[in-house]
Amino acid sequence: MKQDTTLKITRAREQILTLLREANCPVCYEDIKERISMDKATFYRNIITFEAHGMIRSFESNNKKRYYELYQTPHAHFFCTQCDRIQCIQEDLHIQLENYQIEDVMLKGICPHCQELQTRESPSESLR
Amino acid sequence: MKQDTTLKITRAREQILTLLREANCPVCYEDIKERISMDKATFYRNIITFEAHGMIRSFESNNKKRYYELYQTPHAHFFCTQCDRIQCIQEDLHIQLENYQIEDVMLKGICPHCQELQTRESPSESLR
DNA sequence: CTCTATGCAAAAACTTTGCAGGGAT
DNA sequence: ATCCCTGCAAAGTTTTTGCATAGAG
Repeated sequence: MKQDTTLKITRAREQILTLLREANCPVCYEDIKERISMDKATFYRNIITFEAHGMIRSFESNNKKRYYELYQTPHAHFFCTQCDRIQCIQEDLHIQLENYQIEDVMLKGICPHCQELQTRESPSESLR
Repeated sequence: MKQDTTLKITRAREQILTLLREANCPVCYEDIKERISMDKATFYRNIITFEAHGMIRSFESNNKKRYYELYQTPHAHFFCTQCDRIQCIQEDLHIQLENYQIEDVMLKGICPHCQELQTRESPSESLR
């Protein structure tokens, strides 16, 4: 990491950073591509640069795409297996695990929205 | 999921299942390939079958490979960013998050072993 | 014989690399 | 003139699909 070095902010970099800043959840290249026209090589190369400067964090999703977000306050992420969306969890989960240095927490499951949809579509349980 | 249906255990399937059973951590296709000779199509197709039968669980790792393990007692996984190994965490982490249905917990960070290595290699902190 | 499993090769999906041109200093 | 950023194309990696054959019941 060379967080000390100043990074030249080119047009491409500014576009990516702005988009990351305005997103309220992690984004992948596909998300970027939809909104700004930029070659994938430029995107991925700048992502590597940003990571080297400690400006963003990244992680794999279930759909084999890699997702990126600005590095801000540490927080957990919830991956919904139904809608495939990634949500930021700001609550402190109080996870402790002796001798392990935890840098990131990822939860997988069904988000509130998708649970509600399920209940409506198959109300058998609640009607019995 | 068709957990009710019985699955025919062919030679290829038995090989994969045996290997999964004997592994003490999740494995990817590369791990399998090293130990048994089997076409990748056969491997991946059987993995899909196993998942459909609720026999295994899978998840992405940081190295873009997908990892698989036998479905046993639910437990968390720790992904070490240094040695890239995946460890099963059997302790109950008591994670609660209202309205979210959590099916899987993944932690990223530095495992005890790699922390120890770090301390030895750069002992500046402890020597001061 | 029928039905499914397997192997090989090709395709698909996402990311990285090589290389030449362009802009900034 | 130099440095490095960008775009295009090609290559790389992992997983999936098509198709013909092999094998079980």
